[in-house]
Formats: sequence, C-alpha cells, structure tokens
Amino acid sequence: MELIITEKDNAARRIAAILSGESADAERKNGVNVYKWGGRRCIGLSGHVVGVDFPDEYNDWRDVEPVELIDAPIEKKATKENIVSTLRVLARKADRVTIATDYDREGELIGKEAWELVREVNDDVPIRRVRFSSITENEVKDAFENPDELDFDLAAAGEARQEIDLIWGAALTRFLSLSARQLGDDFISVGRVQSPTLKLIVDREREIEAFDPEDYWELFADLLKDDDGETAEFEAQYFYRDEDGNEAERVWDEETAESVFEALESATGAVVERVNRRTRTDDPPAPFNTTQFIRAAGSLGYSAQQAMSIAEDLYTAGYMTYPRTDNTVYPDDLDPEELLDTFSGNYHFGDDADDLLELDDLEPTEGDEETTDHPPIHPTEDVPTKGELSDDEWEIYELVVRRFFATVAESATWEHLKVVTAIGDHTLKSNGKRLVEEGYHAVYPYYNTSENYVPDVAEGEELTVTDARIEDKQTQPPRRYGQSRLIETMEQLGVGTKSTRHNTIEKLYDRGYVEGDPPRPTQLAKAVVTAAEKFADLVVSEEMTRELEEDMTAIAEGEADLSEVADESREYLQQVFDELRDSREEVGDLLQESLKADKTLGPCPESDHELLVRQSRNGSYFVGCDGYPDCEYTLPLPNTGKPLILDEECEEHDLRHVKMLAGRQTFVHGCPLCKAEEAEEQEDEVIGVCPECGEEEGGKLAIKHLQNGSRLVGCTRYPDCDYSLPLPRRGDIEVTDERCEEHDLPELVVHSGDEPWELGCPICNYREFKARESESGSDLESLDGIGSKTAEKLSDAGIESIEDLKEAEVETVASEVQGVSEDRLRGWQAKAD
DNA sequence: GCAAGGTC
Repeated sequence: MELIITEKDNAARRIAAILSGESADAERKNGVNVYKWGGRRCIGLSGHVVGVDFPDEYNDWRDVEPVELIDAPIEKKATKENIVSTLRVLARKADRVTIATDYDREGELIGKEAWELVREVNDDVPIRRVRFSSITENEVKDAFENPDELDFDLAAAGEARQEIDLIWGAALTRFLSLSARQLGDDFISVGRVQSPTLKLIVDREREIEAFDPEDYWELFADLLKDDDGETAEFEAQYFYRDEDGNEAERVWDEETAESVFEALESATGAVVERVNRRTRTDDPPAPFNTTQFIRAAGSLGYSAQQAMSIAEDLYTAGYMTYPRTDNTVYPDDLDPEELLDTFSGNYHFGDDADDLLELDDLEPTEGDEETTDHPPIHPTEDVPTKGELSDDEWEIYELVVRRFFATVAESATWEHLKVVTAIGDHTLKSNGKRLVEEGYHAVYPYYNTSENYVPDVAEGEELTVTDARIEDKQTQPPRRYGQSRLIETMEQLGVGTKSTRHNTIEKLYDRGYVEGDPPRPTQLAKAVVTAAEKFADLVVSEEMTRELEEDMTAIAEGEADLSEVADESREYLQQVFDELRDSREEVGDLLQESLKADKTLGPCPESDHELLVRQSRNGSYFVGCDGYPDCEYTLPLPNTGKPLILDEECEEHDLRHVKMLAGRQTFVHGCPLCKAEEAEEQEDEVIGVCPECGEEEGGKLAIKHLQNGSRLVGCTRYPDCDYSLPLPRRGDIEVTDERCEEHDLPELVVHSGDEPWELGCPICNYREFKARESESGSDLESLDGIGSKTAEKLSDAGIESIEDLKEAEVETVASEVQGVSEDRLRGWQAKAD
C-alpha cells in the first residue's frame, strides 16, 4: 500500500480525487479522514502535528529560573494525538510513503515531521517527496510522475527557527512575568515576531506624543469662466516657489498669509498663465496575495482576523483558492478565459464576465512576488449563489471575484488638467482630473474614481474672481498604523508569515498591549518595549528576524549547521540574561507601575488612594479604590463592553473618561463619578402600573436612572420584582400625554441631536426591537455587494436604509466612506430602483 | 500560563 501524506485534509481530498479520477472513498478513522482507492491511502495532517517544547519538569514557572531554559533540552511532542496515531497505524502497513506537504519551507519541516513519525514505526519503507504549487490535475500528476527526495537541510532551517523562537520567547516571557509578578492569565509575553510588531506601534505612538504642531495657512479663490453666458466655476489654490524651486501651498507666516488673502479678496480678475494637459494610464492591480487581500478587505471595514476567517470558510467550501499565499503571479495552469466563462450568465457577475471575454487580450497582471507555495487568491470554478453565503461572506467573495476580473481587465486612462492662474503677483493652481477610459474600474469598483472638474481654458484667458478663502491649519502628527498597514509593514520587514501576521496582531490585543482600532499601545506595552530595548534590544528589533533568515538560508544551503546556529543564539541570550540579572527588580517595578497606570482613573474622593478599573468575579467591570480593603469606595460601569480609559479628564473630579468598547455599540461613558451623581439627582418618574406584579402587589413602572449611566423602565418594587424594559442610552426622554391603549403606558419621545424621535410605548417598542433583531439589521444588506461591514460604514455616514441610499449624493458619500467608490454607489442605487 | 508556525 502507498501512503500519501498532505499538509491538510482539504489537500488530501483534492489530491485523492485527482489521482483516483474521482473514485476515492473517504473513511473516517479516529476522527481523521483517510481517502482510499486501489492500493493507495491518502491522509491530511493539520499543519504541524508535533511541536517543540521543554520537558514537563520545566513547566513550573516559579520552580525553574528562566535562565535555565536556555540550555534546557527540547523535545518534540505530539500536538494532534489522533492524527499522529492514525498516521502511525497506516505507516506500519505502507510499502511506500509519499510526502506531499506544501511547497515552502514550513511545508518541508511538516514533511520531515511526518517522515520521523513514519520512521518510528517502519524503518525501511521508501519515503519520497513530491512538490507542486497548486492542486490542479496537471501539476499534481506531473509531480507524482517526477518524485523527489525530502530536503532535510531546508527542514533543519525551520527547526532552527523553532528552537530559537522557543528559547528566546519562553525565557524572556517568564523573566518579565516573574519580575512583575504577573502569573496565570496575565503573563507578559515577548517574542521574535510579536515584540518588533509591538515596537512599531509604540514607536509611532512616541512620535505622536512628541509631535509639536505648527500653524500654517492655505489660500483659495473661486474662479469663474464666462463664455457668452455659459459659465463654469472652479477652485484654485494659492502657491509659491520655495527655496528649492518647488511648488508649495502652505504659508508658514500669518502676516504673509493675510497679505496674500487681502490681495486675493480685493482682486476682481485672474489671468490664465499656463494650461497643462496630460493623460495618465492607471494599470489594473496585481493578483491578491494574503497581505493585499487583507488590505482590500480592510478598506471594506473588515479586521485582518475577520477577513482571514471568512476567506478560510470560502476556501473550505471550495469557492476560492487557498487564502494564505505570498504569490502574486498566476500559474500557467490558470486559464483566465476558462475561469471567466464559468461566470458568464451568472446573475451577479455575468455581464462583467462577458464584457471581459470580448477583449482581444486576456493577459493577467503580475505582481513582483512569484513563489511556489500556492497560487494567488482567486475564485474557483465552483460559483456559489448569493443565498448560500452570509452577507459578509458574499461581500468578501465578490471582492475576490472582482479582483480576479480586474487582473485581466484593461488599464484605465485619466486626463489631468492643470491650470495656473495669476492674480496680480500671486499664482494659483487648479488640478482637474477626468476618467476618460474606465478600464478595470468598470469591474472593480472599490477604488475612488471621483473626478475633479476644471473647465477648458486657454492661456491668456481672463477669469472673474468670485470668492477668496483663507484656511488656518496645523501640521498633523503621523497617523497610527491601521491593522492592514501594520501587516504590510510586517511583510516589508519580513516579520511573521502570510499565515501568522493577522494572528500576531490579535495576540497583541489579547495580551493587553494594544486597544481600540487603529491599535493604540497601553502603558504596559510601552514599558515592555522600553525594558526590552534596554536589556534585550535584539528581541524587539526586526534585526533578529533578518539574522535568523540569513542563518536559515545558510542551513538550507548546507553551509551551516542547525546546532551551531542554535548554540550561537543561546550564547547571545545568555549574555542578555547576564545583564538582566541585577535589574530584575527595576524591570519589575517599571512593568507594575505601567500595569497600574493602564487601570488608573484618578484620585479617590474618599481616601488618598487612586481609583482603578477592576473586574469582578463574574467578569463585569467596576471602579474600585486601590486602597481596598481600607477604602471600600466603588462606582459602577455600564454592563456592555470592555472599558477603555481615555486621556480626557473630568474637570470636576480629575477622573479620566471611560469608553466602552463593544464593536458597533461602542460609546463614550465619560466620567463614572459624574454619571453616578447625575443618576442620583434624577428622580424616578412613575409612568404606569407594573404588568408583572401591579395587580397583586401594587408595583408601579417608572423611568429609572442607574448609576452606571443606563436607563430603564422598571418596577418600583425592585429588587422584589425585576420586571424591566430597556431605554436608549442617549437623549432626554419626554413623557407625553398620549397613552398606548394596549398597555396603558405613555408614549415616549427621545430628544437627541436635531430631530426628536418617537419611541412610543416602551412595551411596544421593546417588542418591535426584538422583532427587528431577529430580522437581523437594516435592509441595506439585502443589496448585492453590501455586507454587514459596508452597511456599518454607510450607516456611520448617515445612510441607514435603502431609502437613504437612493437619495444619497454619490460624490460626497464616496469621498467620506473608504472602499466605497462612486461606481459602487451608483451600482447599488440602480439595483435599489 | 512561555514562542512562532502550521491548520480548524
């Protein structure tokens, strides 16, 4: 029997289908699929099924000095018992083994792990290795006809990485956690990938904190062209030549700005000095690799984690190719015409596919990176219907389909028109752009294609100045990294891999290093980075990865030895620990102070201690005094979300404001003491009889203001009767004279923002709310191409429903909402009608 | 309770 081993079940199933001509049967053994046909069996692993770790006697953090881990033995332990044991059973009976794991470094290591497991139970079976970059009939059959040997050097390069990462990560993580007495769930972690990533975020935050804004002014004029009554107005911006002779728009000196403004304001006419016209080709984007896919999904509002998890579901369902890839060049096996053909006639994509099929030349674009791991992400020939997918899945699927379309579409062409005008001695410029050839934008509507209108004018032409404006501005600090920018930067630095970068960012959230989106570092994060910079600079620097990569390349090429490289790294880490030994307390204090700072709100009103955000046993958050148990002062917090302490402080109590992070329902709670005081001052307002205990016990319903800032309609006999109905968090509630006939309760009106809205009878309102909740959200998501994330972004821009969308002004919305172009909006508007 | 890398 020949045993074929792949990296994952999905690959096993597809390879079995190809080699067996679709005749393989699946059999479930021990919870593992084994595909069977003729004299062959095929089993899929689940990535690494064994992992490196220290022996059990090193498990107790307090018992073992972290420094001892440097020279501790390292074992390989099975991490997927059922797969390992099934593999052993099959390997015993095999007379030939073929390793068909992924064609990349980690795949070679996973292959070697399989090799070792096979050898444990069968010491003479021949083991061969096949390599292919995509699971297509041609590639797979070709690979099996030309088998190769396992590359032990390449696998050893991966093993070096495993050992070095484990030793550095475990030893330093334990050292920091022990020094700050943070054991259990709240340990303080360090690692070759997570720490440089965290440093990127912390360094950016340092730049922002150190930023000193500078004032400057920008000046504009509106110009009017009048052609015998046919008029056109456009905006022009003042500019001058700086010392280097470059065009500059920012005026750094107020007096100059004012004097230019006066000149512009008092002028009546402007003369066209120069007209420049040029056309620019706008090439379609390259195929998706993981990073660019995450970025595109990010502009639709998906976090890196969400995008990858949806992509994985679509991959598992067979609708798109493997989402973890570095490749940006389609393989020769991919026939764009054939793939387009499968979309021809499709309700959603048919027209676009047909348009593309009419092009003479279907040569797809190529990116810079051509790798052997997997093909770039593209849709497969198995096309789902919209109903088979959730709204989010559909939105991501459409993105992947349209990206593939874009890569075979034609370039777009823009016409740029630059007009330089003179008002007296001052020069102004206007940049117009017009999309003359839509090209790939017709099938890929995610980019901003808004145009800027500047009329056709001739040199020497005289224009009227209709208005002049001066805008005072300030230079802005650098922007924080968003998740996708962070992933792109990690990729550029070579930190992490296509499969792990999004997880690393998630890890920084879990460890309490970053909060919010874009991620902001906590005090703890700053302290960890500062401490590491001082004592173990290498672990927070991308250098460590660069050096490791060099060593790995040397090992893979047979020029270096795994144990040599690992020992050299051990020596270096030993030096780090030599320096750390005397600073344990100093580091511990720094970490503990910052941990407390992350939770501190400000002075306790009843003692000399500080108020901290704490978590109770049942998981809910509250404000408590650091002096507990001497001081038992507490304040409640809202029960939705996770508290984030803001920089803003309450002037009355010197307490920092609190924001509650709860996804879409995130809100600023403010100063918890103010909230509690406000609730105290508000009296309960009785509005009717309690439907639960009113008749027997005489309970009344009242509008109540809770100390944690929320409001509700509840029974006055609380806690004996806990009947309650929710009320909105914001706005003043007006109790009107009109009463609901069914429940004999007053109709309520909420005053928030400009327009009051009728909440109505609280019982009816709650019923409707429940009904709406089960219908799941707004009707926007019923339109093609709008998933929950896009719906959310549209609603942030004030578009809550299809009705709103129809009336929306395309240009403004497109400029406000990222990832939503004018084309996309027009498409939805057409469908809505 | 450590890392990073696979995969689910």
